[in-house]
Amino acid sequence: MAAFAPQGEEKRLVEALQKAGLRLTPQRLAICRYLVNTDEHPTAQEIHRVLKEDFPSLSLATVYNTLETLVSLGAIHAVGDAGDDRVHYDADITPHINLVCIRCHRIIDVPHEALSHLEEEAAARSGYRILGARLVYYGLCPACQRLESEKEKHGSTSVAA
Amino acid sequence: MAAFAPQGEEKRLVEALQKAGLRLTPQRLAICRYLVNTDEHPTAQEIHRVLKEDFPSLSLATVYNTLETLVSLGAIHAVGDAGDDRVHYDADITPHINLVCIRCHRIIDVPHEALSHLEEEAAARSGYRILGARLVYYGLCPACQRLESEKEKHGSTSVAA
DNA sequence: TTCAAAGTTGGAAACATTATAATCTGTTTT
DNA sequence: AAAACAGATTATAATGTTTCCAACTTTGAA
Repeated sequence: MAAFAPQGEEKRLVEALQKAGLRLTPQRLAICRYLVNTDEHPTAQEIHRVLKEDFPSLSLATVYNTLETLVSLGAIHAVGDAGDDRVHYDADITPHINLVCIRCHRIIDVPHEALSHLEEEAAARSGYRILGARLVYYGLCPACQRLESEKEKHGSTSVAA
Repeated sequence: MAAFAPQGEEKRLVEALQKAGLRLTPQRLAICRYLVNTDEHPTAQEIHRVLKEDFPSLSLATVYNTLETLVSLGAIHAVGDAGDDRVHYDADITPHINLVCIRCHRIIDVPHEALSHLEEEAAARSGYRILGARLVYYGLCPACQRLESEKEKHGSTSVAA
């Protein structure tokens, strides 16, 4: 979701840190760069694993701290319901849609322009200053719909844990 | 978010279990009832703590199992990015907006009709069968906006972890 | 150069969630 | 009605993520 204008995006994150009066340490810069150069929604652990190749001393705590900082600055989003149970991070804070399959947990991202005016309306009604948005639809992807109807033809429809 | 028509809502969850060929055990029924009778977004632990008063033998595992079952049936939603890092559950799967303050983590729920046609459009484009939706706006609530401008007047703007 | 503040590190601790094995319950089969 | 069986629940152990903490390092200012 995040790799349309990597340089500009990276700048955005870096500027967020600067504006807050925080230091631009190599660790923080590397984390920002990683976030804007991936289309995945990485977890703290993944970021740490990859960046450790360049920064062997990089601590997991630093990764968590930096992500938490970026989230509280509104520069990135924490996405906590991907289906596994880690927190994923998304550097794309423009309005877009996540389609989450309730069965296989796959996620598709869909950019969506129409969200902008909803945003303005919600801001006006609530007095919030809005910094980003995420619309999540839950449902069955085409493949899983097929599997569901298979099951109905046959016997039990159980989905128990 | 969930307490408009508790009886009907409870029926909806129970029917979802039935349709899937699952048993309507007292534990499952109690969990369904709890979910539809609260405006909060409870965690598994909270549900367990409360229901234990009536079902002293109720196991945490059963609560997790039942919630997972309901989620995979599409009857409720798992909300994983409330700011703390537990998974919260929401029995309201109609389109509505969550406004999340990035600073104090408070959440406001706002029903929103305009989401329905976005839903249809997304379904048509992607082939998903959509069962529910959640639009999350991230931003600063009025109180936190005030705090932010205080800080700008004074000295540092730091938000570090 | 010295000092204080900010940042990082590594490891320990906390905690939510999942997996496992045993037990229980209800239903169907004989 | 007894036996067999699948579905559920329970208690507990194991897993793995995230947070916490104290020590150490770096940076910037006096």
